[in-house]
Amino acid sequence: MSPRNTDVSAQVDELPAVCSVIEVLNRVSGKWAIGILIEATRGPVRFTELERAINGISRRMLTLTLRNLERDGLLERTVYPTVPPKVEYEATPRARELYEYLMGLTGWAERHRGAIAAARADYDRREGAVA
Amino acid sequence: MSPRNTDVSAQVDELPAVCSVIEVLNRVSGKWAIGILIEATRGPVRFTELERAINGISRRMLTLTLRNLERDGLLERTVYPTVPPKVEYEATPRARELYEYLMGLTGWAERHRGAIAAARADYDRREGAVA
DNA sequence: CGGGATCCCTGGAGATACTG
DNA sequence: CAGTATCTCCAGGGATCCCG
Repeated sequence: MSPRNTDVSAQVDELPAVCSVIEVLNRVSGKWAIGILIEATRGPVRFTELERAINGISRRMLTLTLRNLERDGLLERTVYPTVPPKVEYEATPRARELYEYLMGLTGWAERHRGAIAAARADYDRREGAVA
Repeated sequence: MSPRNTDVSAQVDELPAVCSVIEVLNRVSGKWAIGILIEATRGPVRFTELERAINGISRRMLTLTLRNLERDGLLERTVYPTVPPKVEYEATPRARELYEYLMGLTGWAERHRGAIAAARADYDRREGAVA
């Protein structure tokens, strides 16, 4: 609503395509969401397991990202009232479906990775020459 | 390399899946890239046309995003040396292929949009009750 | 028309320390 | 073990003005 809006919802009144893709990206964006989703798609995974698996993530961001994914119904959080506590996260069917489409992107990325790197190097060479 | 790295390349040594998806997201992320890609996929489009079509984008961000997409070989930029100048952008085949996968995400988003909104409302009600 | 250059602000993310 | 709470920093993005 305010012009100081980093969220992309401002485009929602645009083409529906933009709107929807943007929605996906919004919840899957952020440095860590995808990594977590991938781990949680393999099966139930504990907080500390994620923390170690993800490599570089801070406790804070792990928590925040988990909460957001849970909020959107992409992760199910199960608390075992034991001592010490045990909490497991697992991807919901909805998240697993999303995962499939993400794998589509993965394929694209892998196929074009080299070409893109080359294009980028080319561009930088040309523009670097100008400047 | 530095810890002050917002880029997700730090995960590159992780599972290849994470790595690749992240790569895609990195270049398609940002508030405007997708909108531009969609417009440019329909056919050649001029700078000012984009500016009006995208709704809310600033000149600065339009330029920046266009440059990045061009750099990655996702857009082709054609300058007609007329007066006044005329510049057209069009999606490359590579971008069109990406576009297909983005449409997969679109479908997912549209199918789950309602459920996600509901899940979110639910979550907020529960958590709001606690706090 | 199609940009560049500059200044500013915000929100995402890191570091660190504490708790049930 | 599984988080919270605070502080801080920086890069993405908005606003504005200038230029060939």
